[in-house]
Amino acid sequence: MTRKLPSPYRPRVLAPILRVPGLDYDVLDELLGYALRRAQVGMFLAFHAATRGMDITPPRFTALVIVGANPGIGQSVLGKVLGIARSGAMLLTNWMEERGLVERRRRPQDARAWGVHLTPRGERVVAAMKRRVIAEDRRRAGVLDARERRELLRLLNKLAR
Amino acid sequence: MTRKLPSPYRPRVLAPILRVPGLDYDVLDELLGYALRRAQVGMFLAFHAATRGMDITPPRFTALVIVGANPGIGQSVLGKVLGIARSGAMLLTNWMEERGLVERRRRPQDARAWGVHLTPRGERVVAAMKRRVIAEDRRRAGVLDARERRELLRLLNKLAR
DNA sequence: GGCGACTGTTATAGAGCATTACAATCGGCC
DNA sequence: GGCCGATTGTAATGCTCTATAACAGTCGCC
Repeated sequence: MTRKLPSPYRPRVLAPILRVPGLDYDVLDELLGYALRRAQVGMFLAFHAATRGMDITPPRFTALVIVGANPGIGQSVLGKVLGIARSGAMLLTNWMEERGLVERRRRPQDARAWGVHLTPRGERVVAAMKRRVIAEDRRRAGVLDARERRELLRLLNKLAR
Repeated sequence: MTRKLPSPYRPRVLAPILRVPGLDYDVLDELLGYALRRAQVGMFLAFHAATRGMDITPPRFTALVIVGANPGIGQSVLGKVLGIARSGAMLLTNWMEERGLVERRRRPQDARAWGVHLTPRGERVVAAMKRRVIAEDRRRAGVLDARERRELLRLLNKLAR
């Protein structure tokens, strides 16, 4: 259980994409891609605010949740889930291990792959993170009623295939 | 009209976020933020495919469209629209100028700020880009019917405030 | 038993962005 | 009319995230 905590997290996106009044947005207002981007930046900022001080990012959060729900997952699969290369998945796993959130265990049936597992501490930290993130996601979606929220989720999943 | 073309564009996100069968996604499937992220990565890949060879990225495209629709815009405002710092807006403007797509013109009424304008070549290039991006955005949204597409756009804008 | 596919690892490189500091200029105020 | 805070573009620097490529060990299959 190493405890280095080297790099205090600084988010990549600090500024919201704000609507400049009197400006002509031309075709941008007709593009799903642009609307998605703006909505996602807003969500990212909410995520960042909700997890302040936890040194966490969306990919890190996703990785922790996936490891928690799929103990013993390999790093290659983890990378595939996140849409990043194996080398990146490894750095991510290193990061989680350095904070004592996960540990690598050898697999008896496959000596190539490690299995990644949450530690007891990891379990607690991830549970707390999930609570905060879920609450913020719900709060942020508060401008939508329940039906709209469900519909948005459905359409997004349909779009992502 | 400088023509350097230094950095052949390589996108940040190459891999789609694919659904790994048999994996437990836990709370991720309930989070708007995660659904947004997946949909946006899919859209980014479509964007990238549609503009292959044009050395363009979403921020660059946005900047060009905004400059085209708002001739003489200053770099600070441009940065605000994109949600990046002034220094980044300047690098972006440099990039556009190096390719002969825009030019900076002095403003008579304010000697601090430059006004950014599309060149004739820029007009043509941006028009072609817009056609491609719009077509791909529509194609990508083809899994939705017209009502769903409109509804998605509405909900995203509502969410982004 | 050999060979292609796969795993984790390491090193290197680059894109994109923020931060900070700076000079020039504007605008308002007394 | 002159000062002072705010704003604009610029330049230098650094950091984070990610890809790419190369490597060794291991698996599985013919």
